[in-house]
Order: sequence, then structure tokens, then C-alpha cells
Amino acid sequence: MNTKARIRNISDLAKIAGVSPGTVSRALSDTGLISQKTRDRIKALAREHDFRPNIMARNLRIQKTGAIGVIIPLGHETGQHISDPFFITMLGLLADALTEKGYDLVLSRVIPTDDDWLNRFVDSGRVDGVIVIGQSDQAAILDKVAARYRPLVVWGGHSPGQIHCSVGSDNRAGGDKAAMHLIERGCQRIAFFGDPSAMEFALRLEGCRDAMKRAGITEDITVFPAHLIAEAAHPDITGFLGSAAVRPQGIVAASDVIAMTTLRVLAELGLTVPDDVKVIGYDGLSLTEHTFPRLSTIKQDLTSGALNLVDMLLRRIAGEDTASVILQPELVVRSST
Amino acid sequence: MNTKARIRNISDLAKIAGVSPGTVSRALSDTGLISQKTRDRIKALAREHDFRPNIMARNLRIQKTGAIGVIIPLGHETGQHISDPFFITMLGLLADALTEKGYDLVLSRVIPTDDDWLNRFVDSGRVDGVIVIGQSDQAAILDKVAARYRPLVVWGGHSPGQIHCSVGSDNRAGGDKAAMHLIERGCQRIAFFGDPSAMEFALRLEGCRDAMKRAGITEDITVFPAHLIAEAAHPDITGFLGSAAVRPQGIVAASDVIAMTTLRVLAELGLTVPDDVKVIGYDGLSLTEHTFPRLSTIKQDLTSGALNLVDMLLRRIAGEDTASVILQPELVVRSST
DNA sequence: GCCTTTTTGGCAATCGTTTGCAAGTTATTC
DNA sequence: GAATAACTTGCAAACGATTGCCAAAAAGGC
Repeated sequence: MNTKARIRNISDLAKIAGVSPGTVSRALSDTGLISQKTRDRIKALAREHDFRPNIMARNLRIQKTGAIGVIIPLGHETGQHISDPFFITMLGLLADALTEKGYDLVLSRVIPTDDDWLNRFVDSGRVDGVIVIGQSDQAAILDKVAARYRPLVVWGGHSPGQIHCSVGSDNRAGGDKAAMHLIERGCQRIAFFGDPSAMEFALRLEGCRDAMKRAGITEDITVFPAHLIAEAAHPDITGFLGSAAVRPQGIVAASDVIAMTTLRVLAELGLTVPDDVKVIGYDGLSLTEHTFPRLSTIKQDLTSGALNLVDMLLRRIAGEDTASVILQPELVVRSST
Repeated sequence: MNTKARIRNISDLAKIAGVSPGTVSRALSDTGLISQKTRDRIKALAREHDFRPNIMARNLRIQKTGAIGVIIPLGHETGQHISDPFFITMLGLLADALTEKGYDLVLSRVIPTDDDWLNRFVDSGRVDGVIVIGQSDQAAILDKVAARYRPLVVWGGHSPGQIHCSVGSDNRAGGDKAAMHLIERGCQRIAFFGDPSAMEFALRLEGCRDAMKRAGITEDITVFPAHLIAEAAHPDITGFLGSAAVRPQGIVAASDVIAMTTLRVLAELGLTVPDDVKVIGYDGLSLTEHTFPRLSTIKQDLTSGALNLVDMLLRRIAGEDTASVILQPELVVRSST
């Protein structure tokens, strides 16, 4: 295009424009104080040479990175990975919300081998704030870091006395709704598929128990700690359902992925859903619409969850203090119950 | 812990250690030239005050960001989104590979509204290199940018004369394998579900035709341009299969998601797979193991794909030149054929 | 003990912006 | 026409690390 030397920085441009670097900076960043005329002239010049101010220098001066870290700690279940549909869905929503607000999203998967992973990330100075997806079994560490590092929010349940700011849904209420729905559909013997050593799942199980108690069902719920990931859960569940002395009439799965695997096992065993067994999932991921039969589930509103996470975080970055948010999950009835 | 003022930068530490900032820098970064003794001493001091050199300053000086941008252009099918299982799987693998190499991963979703989105990102100076997942219908733009910006690699098919460096699988060979498999299973009337206006799909269709020709089947393949996303594809496919005058014996789906939806529609229509109709997918995502019946598919080795992408990119960053890579897809036979 | 060689560590420039302060210019008012 | 007000713009000091070059110190050889 033009034969002139490339513009590498703001002072080059200033030289061409016949003004000082400071003026160029102000013109480009729309900080008042510059006459409309020179501002336009400089902007045009910048466009013409397609010059964009160096971001690293800007970051250094401003002491901000313009990036938010999203961390997925792969804690209580090694082997669980980022392709878990739940994480992914959340990630996509966060990406949208952050982009909207002008932030970059720096993705980090962490396998917590020591107690220092979050400290390291937070202190690395690469991001202005951090969103952690899932408490896993790391609640203690989250609390410790939250005590000194403000711009941190977490997706997950809220437990009394917790220090970190979390956004998540009411797991107990969700479990209650799931069990209640099965009971209304006529189930008496109910099983819970999921490992209650994860805090979220324990609460969902509690909720199921609440509902059964309320319905006057004395028989306790059967708890089967199925794996989170489909590959591992499949043989497990096959073993359990294939050999169960008394088959449950209804199954509350702790996650949609577990529910999906359950559907498959049932089909392989020649059982029909919902006639022989009813199954309800948890999360409300889009994949539940593509199973056969379509899966009933307890839907967490991840869209507003993501929006809340970002909103809270930005407010914390701005210095505000924010309380945790608890969203209400919702029963979605499809064909599996 | 200690009452001393916090160490904010390298010179503070230098003061405490009684040396000059330069020495601290060298000690911390293990650049030779410093005696083992002082190096150890300084490192201990840094650990004690948990001081970490400011990354932004480092970036500015070094002229590197230590981050790689991963872009997902949502081009030819608006509404397709990041939660598409294919993107997600790829993203997870890239996250692993990049972390391994010490790079951050900056995620960016782009809806190409103008011709300048890639330029803007590349020039933003936020990343040292860019990986684009999927050519979508943006091949021209990719070529244009690739011509001037070296550290750019793309996941997708390779077309003769393309300028950008791509890593992808041989779609034509994959389509061939899929159709061949159906033919060997006794299918004569074959349908292709997928929109051939996407380049990758067109090639897969070509491959199917190759196989049929070789097998001496004169009847042409029926092409049905199903949508990429399950929500949209479902009614489409229901319409097509429900009203087809002559039902195909075998279906080659252009993606696993389409195949999955097809399975569901068939089940809803009361048809058995594979007895009434055989279905084969494309991609080899893990979700294909969790359908019922389990889906046969043409597997692209995304793991080595991701490794290749990262490897190529790092070599380009280092100044090397790299040629495109074409991987061979592989037939995976399960229960749907 | 003196001279040469090797280590070790300090100095200061550099990366490219932003921004407080002050000076310069123009417009306004009496 | 002078004094004041109101805008514009330039100057130069940060931001916090890295690194080439040089001097001082230590080690080694005779």
C-alpha cells in the first residue's frame, strides 16, 4: 500500500501527525481533552496505517490485563475431563458473557496436586479476576484464597459459613423436586445414582430424602455411587441394575450424564423407560433432548448462572462486596418419567 | 507472617538481598552468570516473601505474551454454538497440549460479521499465535491473513492451493470408508445426511460416491441437507424419513450429532437400528459410545490432531515453515450398522 | 607478589503506553 | 485592547522487568 516505514508505536504515529505521543494516546482512547478535529485526524491516520496501540505496554501502565481466568479444577474424580458436557456448556456461556463485557477468557484446567494451585494462578498476574467452575473437593482452598483475594467467584453450592462468593443452584430443593416427581408418577422404590462424597450430590440426595419423608415413604432410598464419567459409569451401572435383587421403580441420577448412561444400560437390559423404570436427570443440559426417550431432568438455569458469575466478578473487581447467589432449579418433564 | 512491607517488584527484592535488580532478574530466571550461592539465596528470599516477577512487565520487555488464541468462528450455520460437542472436545485437547507447553489459552468465539475479525484479533497483540478451529465458510479470510501473519494454524480440510497451514483429516477417504462399510453390510440404497455446502461435508459426500461407484451401484446417493445442530435437525429428519417414498437402507451422517439425532428419529418412528436401517456417524466423539444402539462412526483422531496443531503452531512461532497435515480417519464399527 | 584469566554483579537503556502538571493557544468579556 | 477564562497540547515520569556492556573481585599461574 504505502511505502513508508511501518508504524510501530504511538510515537511514530505522533511524528507523522506532528503532535506528541501523549496527544495521540488521548485521541485514540477518547479521553476528553482533545479537540474533535485532531482526534478525528489521528484516528483516521491510525486506521490508514492500521496501527493499534500495544496492549502489553498498556497493560503494564494500567495495571490491568483485561482477561479473566476460568479454572476448572479436576478434583474429586480424576479422569473427569474438560469435555464433560456440563463444564463445556458453562464455558460457552461464560465466554459469551465475558466477551460481551470486553474481557478475554483465559482457560485453565487444573489437576490439584498440591494446596497451592489457586494461589499460583491468582498471583501469576495474568488475569484481573478468576472464576472457578465447581468446588469439587477444594472448598477449603477456595475459602483460604478468597480471604485475601477479592476478585474470585465460584460456581457451586452455598454452604453456611463459606467465605468465597458462589453462584449456584439450590441442590436440596432440586433433589426434592426430582424425587417428588417420581413419587407422583407412582414410584415407591427409588434409587439415587451418584457419589454423595461430592458436596453438591450429597445435598441433592438430602432433597430426595426430604421428599420421600413428606410423602410418607418409609423405605430408604438406595444410593449407588455411580461414576461421573460415562465410560466408567457404564459397567458400574450395568452391574448394579443387572444383579439388583429388587429393581428400583424410579431412578434419580445426580447428573444428566449419569442419567444418559443409565438409559443406555436399561435399553441394553431390555427394559423400557418409562414403563419398567422411570429415570430423571439433573442439570438440564441440551444433550437431554437428544436421548431416547427424551430425558426428564432438573434444570439449572446455567445461562443466568453464567451472567450472575460474570456480574458478581466485575463488581468485585470494582471493589464492591457481593453475597452468594442461590438459583432455583426447575423440573422439566419429558418422556423418561 | 512478617511485618515488613510487601515486596512489589524486583528492585524491592534486590534491596533486601543487597544486590542490584539485574542480578535478581538473572537469579530468578536461571540465566547463567550468577553464582550458585547468591542464586539460591535470592530464590529463597523470593519464596519467603512469595514474590513473583510481574508478568506484564516481562511480556512488554520480552515482546511475548505466553498465550495462544483459540478461535471458533461460528460461520456458515448461525445458531451453531460453542457447546457443539466437536468444538468442545477439540478445545479440551488443545487446552491440555498448550498447558503442557507452558502457554495460556485465550478463548474467543467469533461470529464473523465482517471481513476483519481475524485481522483484529491477530493485531490485538494479546497472543503469540492463533489456532482457528474449523474453516467454516471463511477460507478466503484465513488465506488472506495467513499470507502476512505466520503463527496461524487451522483445523480443517486441505484444499489445493490454500495458503494457510491446516491440520485435518482426509474427508474424502472418510466418506469412502463409511459408504463402503454400509455396502459391505448389504445396503444398496444409501442416503447422506448433511449439507454439502460446507466444504468438509462436500468431500465426505464425494467419498461416498467413490465407494458406490467402485461397488458398481448405479443408483445415486440421496442427499439430505440436515442441520448441524440437533434442535434444528430433528424436525427436518423426521419430515424426511417419515415421508420418504423409498426408505434408505443405510444412512451416512455427516457428523456424529446428526447421526445421533437420526437414531432418535428412527426410534420414534418405531424403526430398529441396525435391522431396518443402518446408520454411521462421522467424527468419533465420545458421545457415540453412549447412544443406543452404540454408533458406528468414522473416527478422526482428534488427540493427534490437537497435538499436531500445537506442534505446528509452535514451530511457526519459532520461525519455521510448516506444511499442512492430513490425517487418515478410521472406521469404528459398533452396533448401529 | 604480580599479571592474566575467569567469574560475578552493577549500570543504564529499553519495551510502548498512560497521565499529572504546566505551558501555550484561542476565545470571551468588559 | 487587556485581562480572564477555557481549551489544547507537550513534557517527562512512571509501570516493572530484561540484558548488553563493563568494571570489580576472585582465582590461577609463574
